[in-house]
Amino acid sequence: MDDEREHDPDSPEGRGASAAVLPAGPPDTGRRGLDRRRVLGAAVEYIDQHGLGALTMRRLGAHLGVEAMALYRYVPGRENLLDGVVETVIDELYGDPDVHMQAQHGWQDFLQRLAHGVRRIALAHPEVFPLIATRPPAAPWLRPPLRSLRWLETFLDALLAAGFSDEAAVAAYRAYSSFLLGHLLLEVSHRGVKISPEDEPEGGAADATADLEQHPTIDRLEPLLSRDESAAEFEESLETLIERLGRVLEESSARSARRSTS
Amino acid sequence: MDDEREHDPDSPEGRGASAAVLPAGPPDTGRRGLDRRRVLGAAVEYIDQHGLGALTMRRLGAHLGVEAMALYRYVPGRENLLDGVVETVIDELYGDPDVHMQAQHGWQDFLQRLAHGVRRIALAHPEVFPLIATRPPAAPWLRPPLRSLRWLETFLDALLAAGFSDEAAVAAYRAYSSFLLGHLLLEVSHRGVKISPEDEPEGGAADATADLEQHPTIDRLEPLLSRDESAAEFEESLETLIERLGRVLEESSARSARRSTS
DNA sequence: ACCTGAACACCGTTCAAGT
DNA sequence: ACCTGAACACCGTTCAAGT
Repeated sequence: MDDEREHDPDSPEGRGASAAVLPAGPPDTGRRGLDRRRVLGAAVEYIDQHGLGALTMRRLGAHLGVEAMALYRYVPGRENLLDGVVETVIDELYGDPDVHMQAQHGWQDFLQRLAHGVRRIALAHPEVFPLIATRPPAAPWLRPPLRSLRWLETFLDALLAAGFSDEAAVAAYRAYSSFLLGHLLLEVSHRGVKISPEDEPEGGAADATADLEQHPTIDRLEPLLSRDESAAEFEESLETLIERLGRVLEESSARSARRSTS
Repeated sequence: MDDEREHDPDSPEGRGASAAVLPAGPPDTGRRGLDRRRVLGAAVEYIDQHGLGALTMRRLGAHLGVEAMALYRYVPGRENLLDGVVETVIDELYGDPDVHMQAQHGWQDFLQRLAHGVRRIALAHPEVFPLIATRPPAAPWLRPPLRSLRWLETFLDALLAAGFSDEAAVAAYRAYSSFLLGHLLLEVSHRGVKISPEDEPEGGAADATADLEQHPTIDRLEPLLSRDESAAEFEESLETLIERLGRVLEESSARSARRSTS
């Protein structure tokens, strides 16, 4: 019922509030001085630990040592809190040193690093990722999982600077989004499946495993099917996508070169 | 509050209870003879009309002209009901004449028709698709959105018959799943965004639109970005995927041919 | 056999009241 | 300024009771 779990002392943010007071005594979540950032951070933490379905205004309040009603001072309601959770997790990308300074090694390198950064976030917050994937975006031109104006701007600028046309850059954003969404959602849901059913007493969830002998091919390939090749598949598909975009770029460069010499 | 909406008289099921008594007075959903299939059908209908968030045991009961508690005779609980909803919607594929008889025109044609069938379902039930995408699968080798033993078996058999190796067929299933998931979730969420915010009084949801001038590239490309090219992108990515799989097949054929002549 | 009423524990959210 | 208590309408779910 009550969860007094001692949790990771240095949170995702990894900042030390400029090394000041810090009572350091009680096992609270950083108490004294509730604000929106801390509420959202606690929500992410709570979802990571207990799952999305367990997040409740009342339980989140308890987790913060406060009554649920106190949260409404910092968050207009539950829906907005979930939006804030999505934003908070995506914002972790800003602090990822492996993703930054895209200038150096060309657009391919940037797309590679960005993709890996998003993947790290998805794997770090598997319970949050479905939210990132399915919450209605704030604007029609923002697509999951890169639902941030700043990253979209950076993405487009990187491709435009590399010589992509406006149309090609926008098309690339969509292809890239759909690639990340599909792969990461699949990967995250695949990992989740082993922990998700709570007990499976014995023959309880016989749904899939029972009718298995009626499907000889699945039965025969089961070892192959349950193998987790997500990481390798991610790399390969990302490589393929980048190559495809590279061909688009070459074609449009060739076209404009031809145009300027004719 | 109360929804007395006169709704499509012939439901998905399209059966007329063998033309018997039918009081014809009340706007019920085909009453008399509640069973699991009807409950799940009504749930799908309700989600399609009112959105996933509006589905409640009590409201679904009311929609069926019954108290909520009566549903527990046909459905063990809400979670199981949602699983049933996913299954019901996926099962619509079995009735799609454009998808069947994959034998005739080769595996490429089969993958094409199957993909379009799944896309039709996603667009027909945009409120259900996120559920299809994110519910934990019943088995680790079942991946969304093709979460059905029967379709997985059919899929693998089709590729194996065409000469794919076991490994290649399984890899193809994963690539295909991730492609469908990414594209369709993006497309569905893109369509949903225009109806999802209820009113937007005036400057209410200024989140994205306000900071737009701080992002000149997005601002400049906004018309391009909000254009909906989903259909064309779907076709093109599907084509690319099938070509890629075709190359895999050729390579493995060539390898085994070389092996048998050496 | 099938449905309902009443009840329980738990939600999100509002608001006057406390400190 | 910030939090709480009490209250409201609504959940999912159980179970004895009705027909």
